[in-house]
Amino acid sequence: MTRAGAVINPGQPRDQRMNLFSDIRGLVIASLEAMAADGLLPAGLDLANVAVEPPRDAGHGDMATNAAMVLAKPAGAKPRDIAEALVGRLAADPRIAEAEVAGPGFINLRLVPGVWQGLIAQVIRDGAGYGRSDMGQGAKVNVEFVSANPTGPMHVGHVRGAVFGDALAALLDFAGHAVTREYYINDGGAQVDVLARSAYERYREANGLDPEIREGLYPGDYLIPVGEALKQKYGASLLDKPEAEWLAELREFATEAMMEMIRGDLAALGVHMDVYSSEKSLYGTGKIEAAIEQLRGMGLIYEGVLEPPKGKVPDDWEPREQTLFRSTSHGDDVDRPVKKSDGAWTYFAPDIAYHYDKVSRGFDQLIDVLGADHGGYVKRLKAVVAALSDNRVPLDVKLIQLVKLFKNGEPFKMSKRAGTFVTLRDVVEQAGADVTRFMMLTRKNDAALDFDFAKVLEQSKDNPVFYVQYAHARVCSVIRKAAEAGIHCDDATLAVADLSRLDHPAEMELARRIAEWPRLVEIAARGHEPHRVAFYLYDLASDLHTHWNRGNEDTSLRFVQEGEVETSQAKIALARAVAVVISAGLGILGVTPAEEMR
RNA sequence: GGCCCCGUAGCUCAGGGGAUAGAGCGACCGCCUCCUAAGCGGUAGGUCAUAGGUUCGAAUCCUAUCGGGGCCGCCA
Repeated sequence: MTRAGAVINPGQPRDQRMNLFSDIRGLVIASLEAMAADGLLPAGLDLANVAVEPPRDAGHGDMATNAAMVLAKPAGAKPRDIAEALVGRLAADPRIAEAEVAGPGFINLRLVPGVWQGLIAQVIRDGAGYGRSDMGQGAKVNVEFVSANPTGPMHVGHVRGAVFGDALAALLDFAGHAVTREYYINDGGAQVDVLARSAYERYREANGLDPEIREGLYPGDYLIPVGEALKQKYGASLLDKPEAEWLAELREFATEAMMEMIRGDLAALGVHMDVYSSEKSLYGTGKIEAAIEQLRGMGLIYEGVLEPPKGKVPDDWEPREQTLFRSTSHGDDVDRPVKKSDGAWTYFAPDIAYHYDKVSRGFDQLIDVLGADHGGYVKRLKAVVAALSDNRVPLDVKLIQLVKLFKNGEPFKMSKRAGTFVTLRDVVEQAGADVTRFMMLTRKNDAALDFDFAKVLEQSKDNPVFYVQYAHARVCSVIRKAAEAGIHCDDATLAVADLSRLDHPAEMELARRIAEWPRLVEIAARGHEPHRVAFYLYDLASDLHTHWNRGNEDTSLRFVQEGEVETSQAKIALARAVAVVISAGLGILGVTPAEEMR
């Protein structure tokens, strides 16, 4: 038996993605099919639920499969019997060092060291591409996020949605989707009229008059430069004109100025949209009418009167006939008005047109990232997309819970009047884009998140961003040190290092975590859950730190081995593989992998 | 009243059909003549809100209840 000494699978075809878990699952499936061919299992069993996963307890081995338990019932056999037969087949594979039945019918697998060594070489060869998946098969996915009203700078409340959407988009891209990042500009409603009037007052101010920032107008200083710009453009010519003469022009001007600012805010966070869609452009162009007509053609638009809401009925409730969308036919609780009683469109109408537009552009999947306060809107949006795509395009709405701000453990509320209004710029300038982005992803999207400025700036293991970056920096430090000692450790050299020297259980443990990366990517992408990447990176960093400290007691585990170039290179290759994965993961989150900590 | 989300260690949260439920913080005890101790190890701490149900197996799925938050009118 020489298999323990051989590095298995040092090179894979370029177009084949490295994923040890799916490789071994493939082996399990092939073995089961062979058993079926031999009459040991019934033919045509559904193998979809057969999983190969990392065991909860590392003591159980490298991987575990539930095959025997899943198939026992449909096969009409005892789990134990299936497992015993399967174990025999699996053990015959050169990658398997040990296969045994355990617990209620699990099969625990231990892989030969050569598999892990081959993995490390492959990770270094793949570099930033390691973990990429073909799962999405190039499906066109539209991720709509941020979509803040163009009436002012972005504030902290928007940051989480921006980071989440951007990371989700990157994750889906990494998992093989063709992703479009899109921003829906709410420039069609009454709020942009308010913006225009507010800008007008600043325009008057620029002309030396006292601005009248009445209740209900936007008082922010950020409109002062807009007023100046308006003076540049119009001089004093609008000063005595009635609103009707300047409103439309100023709306356009101010909205464009706000969008310019918002694009800058997003850029400061490292977010870049592919498409900006305008709500206003849906009005007066027949697009809303076309979308409504489409629905009408399906019998989903009608004139009717809604029941008053149950429970607390509003004082001024009167039953009125309106134009309604029959969203109940696609899972909503009540039908929704698309026209007000005065004949104007409701806010919902352009949204119908917008989603129709997205469907028409040929996307295979739509994702809307919305604030949690839009929860009541989800069903009608899904109904729209289901109806307008004939159930072909799934819409997933990700609701982002609020961010609670803290300063030194003390919560504080944002208030424009109290001067505690925190903009995105404030956060990025104080905390930095990297820290902000990572922190925003350390919680599931549907859980509220505490953001404490003091903690976020802390450079210690209590700060997960720092902790992960430190792990990456440590590896970089090792490579620098090794290079100074004359050890070649560029990737090309490491990829062909004699990795059979990597055989310590502790080293195999690190490799095992690295092997989980492609699997993690697929799970996170499938669930639209970028936070899983952040948690995985934390675990990987923790493993690296643990291994590092093992070198304190057992010097043979240090990455750089004095006077032993080849052994050092093998160990550095392992460290490098960790750095490659951290770098790739941080790349998805939009965080820079630090090369050194200062 | 209806709908959505949440309830897991003292605190903040992962885990979302599988084996003895995890991490960080806080507490306590340890580890630097050594690649960054900005780090690591260990101890203590849980009726996974409650009650039923489905399943070979439930923190995980279903139902009900309790508790917390959000949403529910021609506002966007």
